[in-house]
Amino acid sequence: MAGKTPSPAISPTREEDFPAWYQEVVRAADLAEMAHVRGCMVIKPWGFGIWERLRDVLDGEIRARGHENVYFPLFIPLSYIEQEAAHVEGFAKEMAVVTHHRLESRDGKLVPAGELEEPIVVRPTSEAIIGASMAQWIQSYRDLPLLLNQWANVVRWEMRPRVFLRTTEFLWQEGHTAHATSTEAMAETMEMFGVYRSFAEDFLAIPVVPGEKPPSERFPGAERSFSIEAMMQDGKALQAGTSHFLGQNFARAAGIDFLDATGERIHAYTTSWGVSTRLIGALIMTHGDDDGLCVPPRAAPHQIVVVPILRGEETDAGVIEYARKLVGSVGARQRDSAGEPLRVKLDDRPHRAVDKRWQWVKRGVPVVVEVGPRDAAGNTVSYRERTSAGESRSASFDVFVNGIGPLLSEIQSTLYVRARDRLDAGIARDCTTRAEAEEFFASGGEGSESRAQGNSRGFLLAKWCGSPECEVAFRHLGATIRCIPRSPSDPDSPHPSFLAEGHSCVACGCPADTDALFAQSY
RNA sequence: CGGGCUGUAGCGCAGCUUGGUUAGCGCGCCUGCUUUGGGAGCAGGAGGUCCCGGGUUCAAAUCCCGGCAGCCCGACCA
Repeated sequence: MAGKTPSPAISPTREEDFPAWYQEVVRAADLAEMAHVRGCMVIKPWGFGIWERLRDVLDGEIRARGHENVYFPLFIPLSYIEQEAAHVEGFAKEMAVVTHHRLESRDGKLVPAGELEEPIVVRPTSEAIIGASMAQWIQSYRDLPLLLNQWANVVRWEMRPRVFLRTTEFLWQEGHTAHATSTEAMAETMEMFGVYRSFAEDFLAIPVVPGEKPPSERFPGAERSFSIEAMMQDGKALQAGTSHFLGQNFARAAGIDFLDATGERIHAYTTSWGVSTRLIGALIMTHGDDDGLCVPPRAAPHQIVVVPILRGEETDAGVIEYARKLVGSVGARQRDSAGEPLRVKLDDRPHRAVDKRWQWVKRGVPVVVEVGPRDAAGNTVSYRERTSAGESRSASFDVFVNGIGPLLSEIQSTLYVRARDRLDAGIARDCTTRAEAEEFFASGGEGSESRAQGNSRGFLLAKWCGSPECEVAFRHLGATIRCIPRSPSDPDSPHPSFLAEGHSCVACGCPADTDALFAQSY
């Protein structure tokens, strides 16, 4: 094997079969596995560690804006769901329903007994039940705004589960707020929309297109829905977060009213917004490579793993001591760009050093350090950056310790820039006719294999007249409008970075000035 | 919920057409030796209700019937 380029850890490669590659990364990186319950997953320590990082940081952002965490029940009375017509319509098909509260043994089998008078649904989202409480809690304009958030599991009975991307049960954060005016509620919607955008880009290093959902893609019951759309390495879009302006729809349905300063009784304006464990799927498909996952340093449970090279000799004790000293120096004294202590782990398990290192590479740890007798003797450190497949580097102990913070920042930035370049290169803006657009989507990815795997060629940014007919003009090719790019500071203005060429609708040729992002999606 | 396919060791598979010793192979796992700083080698070993239930047969992983589960492709979705 010496002297030869090692084969990638993940088989098949991204190029060969992207969906299979994805599943293999989930396995090889020890993130999660499908449970023995249909559509559900077991999130393993490494995968959950990433979720915890993400959760902790985002929770900080949410709290910093005045929201308070709460917890509402998993079960929702059916009658609550029935209150908002569009909401019912949107979620009815994927609802898990509890109809019994007891099991009885018959012929050695347990069968449901004790039928409930009113079936209970397992929450697919919590607008209905939180709205019911808001209606009780809010009496006066002085009770507003009410800013709530909860971290919870939800259940949506999906037809085609895919680990992290679409599972029957998933974890998320759902914010629910109530406001006195439409303007305020809209400002809240945009505020959290902005939080998601910068969270995705700065923390997860996933560049996104921020925009508004077209009518058909709106959250059931929302007046306006906004999403951040990320581009996966196969060119497909992934909705990575949503923020909804619900207007007075849910307030009307749930009776969330208040008396304003003039004594007039009016419906509150509500919002909701969320991101889910799907973000881990986005992370995999954005930063993963043919050697496995690649976790941005800010999201990594361990940013640095130190692997002592043990040889079963008398030098071992010294090597371990040296490794401990390194871990202590990095973990106790160094800070990342956000001022947090660095997360460093000593891997002293009794496996071969190369095997351990390889395992951490597949898991995507940003920096893996190997220290052996030579390093201990020379007061040096050997390390590899996950983002550069090249050779191991060497530095003196002090230089490494003092430079590791900046190095992690650099890796974070490298990942972002790579993804940003891919996104920029993957957006076509020059299709102005239906034929050109159809050619774009029909051509699929580069190469026949890629096409066979259903790889998309990317995003098409084109003008749209706004008609429902034109919205679905490319549905037969798997592409729909993912969003209408919007300026994060103004929901009614186009995003200056995402403008399409031309002045006529790509589907019908009518005059059009709306920029729509068409893409195949997850 | 329609169409196609598959259930054999932790994972990935062969065997099934044409029933017949102890059901194999790769990876992983365990032990030993040799190795070790670019993803080990050799030798030995553990691990299986062949998805479940019934039927045919002297004999079923293999044939038949009925279940169940999963995957892929569509319609739906964070």
